[in-house]
Amino acid sequence: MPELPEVETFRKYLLQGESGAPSILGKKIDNAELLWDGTLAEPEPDEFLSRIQGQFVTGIGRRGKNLLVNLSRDCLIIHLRMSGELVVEEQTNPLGKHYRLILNFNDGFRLAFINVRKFGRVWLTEDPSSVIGQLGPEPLGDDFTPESFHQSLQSHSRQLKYFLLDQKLIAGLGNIYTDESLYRAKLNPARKSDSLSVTESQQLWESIREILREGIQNQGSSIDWMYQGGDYQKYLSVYNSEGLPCQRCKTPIKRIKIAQRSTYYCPNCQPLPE
DNA sequence: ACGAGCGCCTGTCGGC
DNA sequence: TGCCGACAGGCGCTCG
Repeated sequence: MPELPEVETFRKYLLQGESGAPSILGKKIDNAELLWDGTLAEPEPDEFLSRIQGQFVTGIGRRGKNLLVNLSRDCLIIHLRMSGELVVEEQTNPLGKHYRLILNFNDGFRLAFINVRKFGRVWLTEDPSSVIGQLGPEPLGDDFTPESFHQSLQSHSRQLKYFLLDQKLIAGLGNIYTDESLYRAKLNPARKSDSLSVTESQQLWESIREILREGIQNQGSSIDWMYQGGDYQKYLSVYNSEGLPCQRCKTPIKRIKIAQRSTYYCPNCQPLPE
């Protein structure tokens, strides 16, 4: 599910808390409960449960779509994949059907990792780079510049959709924000990355950063937009808008498949140059 | 190097 | 109402 803005929203939620849910910063982990073994990428369940016990939460970070919960000794890395959620709540609350991992803190609260489709993964490691070391640049980071991005685009001959979804080339974009960024930059998702001019690369660079920043802003007021199946579409321009008029030119939005993913674009604003 | 196809899982929705 | 296929925000693998 979540792409960079949603993971960032969860990061802030864990760090700052929110209506009834306290920050988990500084809390001590009494114990953990593993409710579905497949949740753990590493280490083995026995080692995980014994090792995490007694550690303190010393920081909450994010790299791409990975959430980094820094502990006194290890780093707990959480990837929510398609349907993961995180909730901080009192330990007396009943467990939901899709709860997969729980960290019980020594103050009566817990962190629950909820994951309907079981794609999400958790790592407990002393060396985060072994998990996230291959990721591409952080799109909102300082080292992601128009120049470096153009250079990267030029060094591959990939369809833009494929390029932007590849976490080794840029970290944090998923199916929604990829389409939204390409729409704003008026670039066809099937364009080859090495066909972009300097100006087009710059436009895409700006669009990606704007779209992600706006996404982060909007999550602040609608953390559960995706889980409530609700009104998130009011923030999006093309995703899931097949047949609806383009906001710029009224041409019906098209849906095609690229990378086995639904891909939405305006055939008029985002033409494929021959 | 690139991209298609598939598997991993569960749930929802629309058509018949 | 029930059944059945399509689809879902991710990603790793194989194969041509």
